[in-house]
Amino acid sequence: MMLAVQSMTMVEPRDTSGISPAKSLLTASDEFVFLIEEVPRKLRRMFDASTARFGLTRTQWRALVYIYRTPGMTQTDLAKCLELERASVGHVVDQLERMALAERRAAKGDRRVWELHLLPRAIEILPQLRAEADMIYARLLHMISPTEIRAVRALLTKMSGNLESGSEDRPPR
Amino acid sequence: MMLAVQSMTMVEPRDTSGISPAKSLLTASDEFVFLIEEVPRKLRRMFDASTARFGLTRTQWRALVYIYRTPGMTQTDLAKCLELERASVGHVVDQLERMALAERRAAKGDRRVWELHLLPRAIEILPQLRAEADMIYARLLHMISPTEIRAVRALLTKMSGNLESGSEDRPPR
DNA sequence: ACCATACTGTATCATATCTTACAGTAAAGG
DNA sequence: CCTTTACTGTAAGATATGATACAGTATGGT
Repeated sequence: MMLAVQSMTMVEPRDTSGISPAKSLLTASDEFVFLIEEVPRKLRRMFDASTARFGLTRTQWRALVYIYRTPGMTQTDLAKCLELERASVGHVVDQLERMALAERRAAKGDRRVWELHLLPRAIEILPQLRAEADMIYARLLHMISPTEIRAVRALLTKMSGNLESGSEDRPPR
Repeated sequence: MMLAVQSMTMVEPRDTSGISPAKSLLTASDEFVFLIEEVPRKLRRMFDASTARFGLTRTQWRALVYIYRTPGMTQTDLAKCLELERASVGHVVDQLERMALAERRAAKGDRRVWELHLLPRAIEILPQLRAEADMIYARLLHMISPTEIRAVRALLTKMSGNLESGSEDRPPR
């Protein structure tokens, strides 16, 4: 994403009478960054298509998976997992309750919080979505060796670390 | 993103009285996919912070860069570049006009379309944002060799190709 | 010329998310 | 105890984006 050349969507100029560009504002790095963004974007699209077939949004599905993993988790917990605000999570939980996929249960010991639990209907659906996800992953990694995957993983981990706050511009210690 | 383990945000279960998970719905692939998503997400955040300092959203900034690259481009053109709907682009252009960063000019020869052009104020701002972007990229690629970058690029390109429609599940011809 | 079709931008509505503020509750410090 | 502080979920409003429908315009076939 970022900016980059959007797979070089070609658009011929109509009237170059505008302010003429003095110096390129598009660099080689932009292209690389675009590429880094491209794979996740395609994955998102495919997952959206999968979840939509079940009447779910990707966010709803992710919420279900997290609740599945940690039954009784709090909305604030879920917000951290989904990287959403608490208010947004509240809406998502509303939706899941309305669809009878999850429910809020009063937590004993803390009357502020709700414990989130899945309902049977969710347990039916999740494995099917799991299967769809596996198919997408299989396609993603088709004809790519474990060695290559390890290499990419290592590099991405390094890049992610580079962007961590604290690794400002100075070499990491 | 996808689902994955969100950097393993740990959340201890409160009350495991829920439906007990029979089989894992989180796979090793999920972790890899999460990692693929992590770098772009961090980049997005940093860019958002940069553009916000200039009173711009990332979308507005991207729009400016594309208009810079192709003065006179159409809103439909821009929508393709930004991967947005035409309606959304209309809003963005409204904003840019209000901020006196860009303008619509009637296109001669086709009275349906607007030609998009930057205004001087945008030309002042863009190089500064370019500099911020370069700093972020430098940080991203810190201590990573050109060879490694080429390797990641190749693999990501391959993965992207794997997800291309037409490469369904069958090996590419 | 005329008509059917396609395209451009916009208006309108729906949705997802964030921000801010708040009420209820908990916890910690006197 | 009581007060202050912190935390949880919700409400209300703002914003970004998408979906749909539409008016105006272009284009191509006849």
